Amino acid sequence: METETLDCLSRLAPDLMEDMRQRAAVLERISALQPVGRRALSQRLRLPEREIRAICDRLKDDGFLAVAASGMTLSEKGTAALPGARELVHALSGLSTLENALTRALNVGRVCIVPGNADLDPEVLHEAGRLAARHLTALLRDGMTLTVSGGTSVAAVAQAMPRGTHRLNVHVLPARGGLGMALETQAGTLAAEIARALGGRHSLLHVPDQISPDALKALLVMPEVRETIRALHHTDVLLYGIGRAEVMAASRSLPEAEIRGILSRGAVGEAVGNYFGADGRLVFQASEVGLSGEELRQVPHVVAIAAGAIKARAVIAVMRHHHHELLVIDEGAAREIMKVM
Amino acid sequence: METETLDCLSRLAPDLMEDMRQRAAVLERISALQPVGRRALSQRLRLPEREIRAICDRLKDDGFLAVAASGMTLSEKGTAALPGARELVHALSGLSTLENALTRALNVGRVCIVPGNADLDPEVLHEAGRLAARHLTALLRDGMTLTVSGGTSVAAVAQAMPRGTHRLNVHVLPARGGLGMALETQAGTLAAEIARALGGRHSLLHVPDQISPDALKALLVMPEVRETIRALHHTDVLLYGIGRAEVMAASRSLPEAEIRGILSRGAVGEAVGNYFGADGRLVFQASEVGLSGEELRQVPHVVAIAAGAIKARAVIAVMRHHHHELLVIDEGAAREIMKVM
DNA sequence: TCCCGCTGGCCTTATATTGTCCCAACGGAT
DNA sequence: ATCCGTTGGGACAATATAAGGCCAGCGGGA
Repeated sequence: METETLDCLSRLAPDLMEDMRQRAAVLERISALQPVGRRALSQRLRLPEREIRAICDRLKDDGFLAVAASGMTLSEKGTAALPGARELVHALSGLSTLENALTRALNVGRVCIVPGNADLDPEVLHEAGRLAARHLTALLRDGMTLTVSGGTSVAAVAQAMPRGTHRLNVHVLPARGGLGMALETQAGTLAAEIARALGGRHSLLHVPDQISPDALKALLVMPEVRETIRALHHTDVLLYGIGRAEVMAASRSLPEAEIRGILSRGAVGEAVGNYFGADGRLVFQASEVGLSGEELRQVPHVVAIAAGAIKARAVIAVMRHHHHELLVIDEGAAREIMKVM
Repeated sequence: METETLDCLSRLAPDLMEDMRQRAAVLERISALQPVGRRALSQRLRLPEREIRAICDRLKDDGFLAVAASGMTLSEKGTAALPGARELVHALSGLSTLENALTRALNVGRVCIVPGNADLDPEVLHEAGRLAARHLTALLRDGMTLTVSGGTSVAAVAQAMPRGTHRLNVHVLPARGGLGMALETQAGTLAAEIARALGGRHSLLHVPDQISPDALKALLVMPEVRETIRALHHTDVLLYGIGRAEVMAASRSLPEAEIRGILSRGAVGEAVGNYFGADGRLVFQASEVGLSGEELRQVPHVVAIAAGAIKARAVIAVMRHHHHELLVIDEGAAREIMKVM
């Protein structure tokens, strides 16, 4: 859907196109949350319930919606109209233009932008997760090795992973052993969750970042650990969330002095325990085990996810270090990136 | 403006797109009739005056309209948005699709369709005239010879001809002398009017269709007549209206027997005094003087105009005889042509 | 110059939309 | 079986919007 026609329409009748965007957005949201009711929709779309009701009545009359006691569902006709609606809401929010600009500016294979700002609306992160999950499954092939990081962003992807639709024999690995965070956002937990959703298998890597050389040596002789590390180096697809250096450094239980050291060397972005400066230079890596900063450059398919305007500089830093096939961010991050670049 | 996006929008929200179409149509109409008021607009667009008023208020708020005591005018912004509005109303009425279909079906260089049906609304003919006039001036170059037929369609073109905007040294000729109709729709009158509008010169051809061989011979030795006929054969651009055979035959003062003869030979369409069968075969020509049916094939640029569903079969007949660069018809004719072909 | 017809603006009334609250019913979890 | 949360639908008042008619002012034609 080219943007020129829509621009013309928006200039001629901004009010009508705004209505149009809302209608398309409602349809899109219903498809993502079905079966769903007016109240839930009004929360997600930040619109008065009455307005949602009016729009839904309209969509219902037009035959796009099937209503049940449990909520509203897309009818067959609605499903058919969905792709168009998706493109529409995207283009009308100006996100297509943003995506193109960022694809060039960041030298990424493809940038996908989700509407909203995760800093203000936690739901946006989930939507980003849904989108990343869709693209990820499209990328995966039978027999591939998928490596994932920890963090809330990847957790959102795991949660949104389509469950058992088509079983894929995928081997899912954690990018590192890191035990610094809550269990439900650790890489190992997420690897297991994603593997279960896909119908594949997973391995774990119980190697803390802060580990004595002796202990490390002892762990490395264990067959499962060696096997997992070996598999890591044959990663086909890598999925990670991008973090802010200061936040990530603080959340890993590093000595205060070391944190200051990392930051004083200009670290702004983090990915898989590696810290990058604003120019994309690798300035620190948290552990010897797992994918090193240099190895990130070797992975065939790199998918990154980040949400929130606050992560803009971190995203830029990581993008500059190595090439990404896909970057999923939210509108807040996207606009901020455009602003500071 | 590609039609796919608009189709998608129309499917998703037909009501909004209808509003959009109306708004664009109002803008377009104002540009054609400016300065103009609500009442005139409501007549032309067949909408309640109050609705026109609402739309205009909206357009005014958006800065597309400049209001004066003498009526509404397009502002600079409005003029800038006009091309888009034009394409829009065209595409949303499905006329673009129709044009493409007819261009192929009739093997014409280009088909232009004006909304409405001249059979029901005389204003449509004027609009067709305006459109043809625009395209005609775009076709003309300094020093060219333009030949025109008579009839109400060409009269509408003459009336809508932009007056004295850029003076063109064009020589305008009547396609034949024909004295069968009212003065103001005779070819000579129209040639004069168009020449005056363009700032060129014109010649006349006072040779009645029904003339005795002796009288004809006498006329043909007159220098002005010979000179005009010579110029006719160097026509660069030919503009004519397409007529229905039965109507045209009756309006020219032909003997009753001859009329029946022409029609019995299957004549359905007429152009410049030549009668064509449904298959495009030339079945009769009214006069020895002027452009013969065969000569029509030699003219570099042929522009035809016809309005009204009732002329559908006549248009098809003429189109089949020789190639046209441009055909301007109204929506009524266009849809009827599609139906009967 | 004057007058007629046209224009946009304004005021009043009718209608549609919106905001708010409630309700009966269904589903899922306990 | 029962309870809780959520669903769509309905009712109704407040408000915004649309419709209709009237009027003053300006411009073109006589």
